[in-house]
Amino acid sequence: MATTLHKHTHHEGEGLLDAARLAMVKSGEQWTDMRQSVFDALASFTKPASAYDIADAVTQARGKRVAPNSVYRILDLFVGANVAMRVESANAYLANAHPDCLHDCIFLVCDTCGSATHLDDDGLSNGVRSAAKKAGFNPVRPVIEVRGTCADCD
Amino acid sequence: MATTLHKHTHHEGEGLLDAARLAMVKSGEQWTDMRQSVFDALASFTKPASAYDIADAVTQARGKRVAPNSVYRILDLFVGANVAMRVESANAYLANAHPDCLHDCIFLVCDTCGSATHLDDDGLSNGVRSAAKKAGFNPVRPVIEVRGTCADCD
DNA sequence: CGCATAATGTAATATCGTCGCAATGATATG
DNA sequence: CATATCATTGCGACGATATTACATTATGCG
Repeated sequence: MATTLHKHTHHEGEGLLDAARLAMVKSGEQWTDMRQSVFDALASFTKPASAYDIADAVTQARGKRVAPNSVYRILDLFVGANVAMRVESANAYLANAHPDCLHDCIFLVCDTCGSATHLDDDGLSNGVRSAAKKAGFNPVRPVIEVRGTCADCD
Repeated sequence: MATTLHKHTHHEGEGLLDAARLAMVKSGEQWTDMRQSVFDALASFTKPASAYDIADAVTQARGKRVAPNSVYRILDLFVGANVAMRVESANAYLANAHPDCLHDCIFLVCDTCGSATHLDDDGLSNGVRSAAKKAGFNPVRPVIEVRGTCADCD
């Protein structure tokens, strides 16, 4: 099967934060202290984090309780702005390392350590999209995740 | 992209039930009244059903309360025996119309009416599996679902 | 029968997600 | 500056999804 691999910049640290802020602003959303705290917390996890995990982390960081529903609201905005992604099979979220380009991400989720890496393979995701179309379905958001074990846990 | 489409029998009604029972037995599990009730309930839904939906349906059908955790237990067995599948992005389950053959299913889930159809495209799913392997990941269970709108809802 | 094992019942609890409305903060405009 | 307006956040309640531990009942088998 022919695939098209994609090259792009992955931001990290300060750069990642800037990229996230820019992406939010570009999509017409504000970048508030609260949102920055949520993003910081999200980015501080090495695995997909649940909204509750993030709420706890933000509560710690700010010294004042932040309720999960506030976090959900902000995560929804992040996902809408492509600043975060939701891992459906883990009910959890990941910071997006390249909010500037839009892909149907493929997540590889380790059932042993819980970590997740992501792949962008437009050939595959377009294949999924076109298979859906061929079936008379109008694809909006492909969810492509692979459960298994990562190299470290093998 | 080259794809390999697969042909196989889809069971329905009595035949579906028999196929499910056989698949369970073949994988060393019993086929009890309770399990049949759960399967009947599951198969009676036209959309992915939550464990709670099924618990309600079974409670109705048997005239005696059946708790969700009993349903979860049985659904787990069904999934293990390929008699049911879990739609991750919907937190719900579907009866498998062809328990006899093993595929990485692709679900097309309508965000409007909630219905889901499924596709088997081994070319695509193998593509996903091999992309995972190429990334040093050991794929066990690909989760390929597409959210969007079905032909009826367009 | 009597025993071992599998299946189911039951209650409690954990985890995930949403709702409505109040309070606060930012922005615009006279 | 005053205040009207709108976006953001706080807060509590609730609903939905999922798991655990342990008790009870059913089933298969000597």
